[in-house]
Amino acid sequence: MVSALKYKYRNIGFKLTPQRIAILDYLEGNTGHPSAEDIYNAVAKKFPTMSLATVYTTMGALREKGNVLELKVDPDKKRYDPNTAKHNHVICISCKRIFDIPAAGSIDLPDSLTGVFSVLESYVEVRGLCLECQTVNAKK
Amino acid sequence: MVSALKYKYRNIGFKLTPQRIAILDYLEGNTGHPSAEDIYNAVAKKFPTMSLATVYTTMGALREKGNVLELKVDPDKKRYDPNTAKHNHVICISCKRIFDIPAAGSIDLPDSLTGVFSVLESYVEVRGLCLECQTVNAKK
DNA sequence: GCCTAATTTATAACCATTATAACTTAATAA
DNA sequence: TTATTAAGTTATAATGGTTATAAATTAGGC
Repeated sequence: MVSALKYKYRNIGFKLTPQRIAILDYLEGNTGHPSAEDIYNAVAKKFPTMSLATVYTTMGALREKGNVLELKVDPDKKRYDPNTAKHNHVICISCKRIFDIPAAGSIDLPDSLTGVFSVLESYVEVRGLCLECQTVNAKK
Repeated sequence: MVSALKYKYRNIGFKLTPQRIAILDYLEGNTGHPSAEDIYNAVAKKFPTMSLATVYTTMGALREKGNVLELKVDPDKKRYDPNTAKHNHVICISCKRIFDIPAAGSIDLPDSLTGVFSVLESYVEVRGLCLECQTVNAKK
């Protein structure tokens, strides 16, 4: 992790520990939408004392600071995305890989909710089968 | 439950037990998006031997037959919707009530996924605060 | 009414996530 | 540099929704 980034995190009140730096390094540019366990497994290789609880608390802190998204598109477990730019996701229900798709247009609330329900976040959820899993299923 | 409905369910291979009829009666016209526990509590009042497991297996069977939707908009638990017409949902993150909204337009996949990723289901997820919960929060 | 596969039930198991509490440490200031 | 302390780490237990198990019961076709 470069020194400039360290200042950034300290300035937002995010204390940098070796464990956190290892997690941040793993997330840097990561487009695989990893789960907590994925992160744990990756970081534990080079940091054997890592605990799963640390992953959860660190990701929770990063989320609060707005540095990571917590995806809900996988019904089985939380998935994290360091790309916080507005975009949506499709998940393959077979291999559970998640792909990025562009952000959709604005959501239309019905008249009965317009100006009444205050929207905090909205996004599109898409489930389907990726090419590889379609092929595998076809062979069966 | 009316007799015509009984034939309908038998014809699709859905064996009608007293427990299932009680669940179906509770779901009939229900717009409250109940959880498994909600269903259990409601049915157990008039059917004390009801088991939570029965609710889950029954709802799973109804879902397979396409007679109920399993909503994922509440990250804490499954919520069920007997209205299978295409529509979306908004959830109040405070009181956890779910409101219906009209179906959104079609989802645009990026070129890299068009014709490759086969979409099985897609919908919009919206989280926010309902009027009542906004008011309560403002008072604090 | 019989038969059988399906359903119900209580209970245990599962698994992702969170809570707990003792120990350790990063970051600040003297 | 060192002391201070609030914050982070860790192992472990607890939580809670959901699923699996296996024995007892039953709906629906014959």
